Amino acid sequence: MPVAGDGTIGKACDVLDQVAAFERPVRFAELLDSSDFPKATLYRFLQTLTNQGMLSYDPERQTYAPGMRLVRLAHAAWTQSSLAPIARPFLDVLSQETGETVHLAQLDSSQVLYVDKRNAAQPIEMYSQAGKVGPAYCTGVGKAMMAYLDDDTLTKAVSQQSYHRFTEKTLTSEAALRADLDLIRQRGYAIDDEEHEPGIICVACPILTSGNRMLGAISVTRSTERMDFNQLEAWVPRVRRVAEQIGAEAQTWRFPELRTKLGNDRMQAT
Amino acid sequence: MPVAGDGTIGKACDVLDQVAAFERPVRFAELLDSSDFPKATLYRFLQTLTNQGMLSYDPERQTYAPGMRLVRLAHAAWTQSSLAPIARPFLDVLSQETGETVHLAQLDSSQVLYVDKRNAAQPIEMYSQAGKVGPAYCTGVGKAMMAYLDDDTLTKAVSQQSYHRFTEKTLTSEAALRADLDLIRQRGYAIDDEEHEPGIICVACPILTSGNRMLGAISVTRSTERMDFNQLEAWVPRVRRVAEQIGAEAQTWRFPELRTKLGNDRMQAT
DNA sequence: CATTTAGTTCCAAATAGTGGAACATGGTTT
DNA sequence: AAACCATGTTCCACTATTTGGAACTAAATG
Repeated sequence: MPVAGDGTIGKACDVLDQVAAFERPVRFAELLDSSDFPKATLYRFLQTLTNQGMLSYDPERQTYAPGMRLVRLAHAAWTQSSLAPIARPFLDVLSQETGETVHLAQLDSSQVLYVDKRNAAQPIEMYSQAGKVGPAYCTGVGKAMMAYLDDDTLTKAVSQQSYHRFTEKTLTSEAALRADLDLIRQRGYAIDDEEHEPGIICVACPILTSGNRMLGAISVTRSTERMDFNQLEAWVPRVRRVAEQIGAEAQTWRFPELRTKLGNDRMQAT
Repeated sequence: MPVAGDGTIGKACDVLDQVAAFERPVRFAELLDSSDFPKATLYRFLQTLTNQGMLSYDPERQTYAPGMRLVRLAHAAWTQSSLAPIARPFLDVLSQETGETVHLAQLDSSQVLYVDKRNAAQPIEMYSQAGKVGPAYCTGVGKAMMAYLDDDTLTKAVSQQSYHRFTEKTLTSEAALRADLDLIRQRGYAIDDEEHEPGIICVACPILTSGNRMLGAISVTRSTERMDFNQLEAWVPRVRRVAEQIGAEAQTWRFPELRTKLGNDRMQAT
């Protein structure tokens, strides 16, 4: 489960993930059980991270939880390196046209990270949706994104899926997933036909640069009660167009002051 | 500026802060200039952090920015260690009653961290507000929180303010601030009388546990055009009551699963 | 009161981080 | 075209930091 070394920093990040994974404040002993680190080592990590505000410690209950400094940093991350600020106006349009729930997602270590959302019915909920993660192999956005990964990254991503059977229709093998990805590449959009949650269907399109670098995906979701697949697929051209617009915009987009020239291609942010 | 050592992890966090401080994607050389680290050292930090998804690297533009992994972690932080999930319903009520902008803030290394917001006019904006930081010495929530810090923390906090003069009314010295904090402690609420932005006034109350531990603050904000101070101060009892309710709720609050297997857990450590 | 469990501290050995300097690359000037 | 410069990347001997077994303390349990 641990991502692999990267020295002290990698280990510290692992600890952060581990704390976050509990989805509730955790005690030292609980972490120790689920951890590969020896007691003293884990202890020191928790101390240091708490000290840094990356974790918070509740002295009354003696529990650790992800800290507020992360919220501060994430604000910067969301603003700067997510597609959200660029995509916002387009999502607004799409959600109004369709009247459906719209998601904007990016890939984060082979998982789907929801970055923004429009919910036709209610006003937007804050972090309750942005920052949430989900499986890639059984969601529209996840499959749409995977289909456009380069070979190496794809192989890695495909092998890291859990293939847990959420519903009868969930794809539960690498082979089945790869077949679907081929199909997606052919037609240019992905479908989630109740593969994650029964009664929930969606169509999704990848967001690509002109050089076909995959940046993210958007989807329109509905419940089967309100609409069947043919009706939902009618939205595809719209979704695709919006995805293309976002992709194009992302390409031209620079931060106000930043207008440097393009460089060459080397390191890849995974 | 740097928080002080804490070994490798501390340094890595400093680098994260540094990248975030630019508020835009930043190149290696720019970071190097504003950094105390030697070239090779900084370089390795950036590599490792990028590798870990704590930073993202744009190969086309050769820039670094805070990474998406932070967003994922912050989601957990917001859900678990902020007051936001507890306070949400109360904020809803307060904003509807007053029809004004309502903020929920917590203290993060002597700065104000906005954790949630209600804006009467428009629907909530996502991270655009939550995660944002502001000065403590010249905002209602900031002063309300500082007034209820223990002596040591207060001394540290007071000494770490910038005392930049934003407006004519900004408190620009430790002495002036301390005097105002005394006043706040006396009457139980804080005022921001155009100290941060001209034309913007607010009243704020601290959120305290029964043991007087300070958890955060809430405020109601208005522009002077629409309302003068006497009118705004009329909201104080309401604001205070909501702050008290949140404080009380925070005390009893446990995470869903935690409640069930809580048999062996003392409820109050006092 | 003895006993278990949870959390904290210590320190010698081992490892991982450090940073000066040399190298690579691509763009610009002479 | 050669010399130059700015930016980014790699190397490696030196050293500071991390490591983790074990001993210790504090508090809960029977």
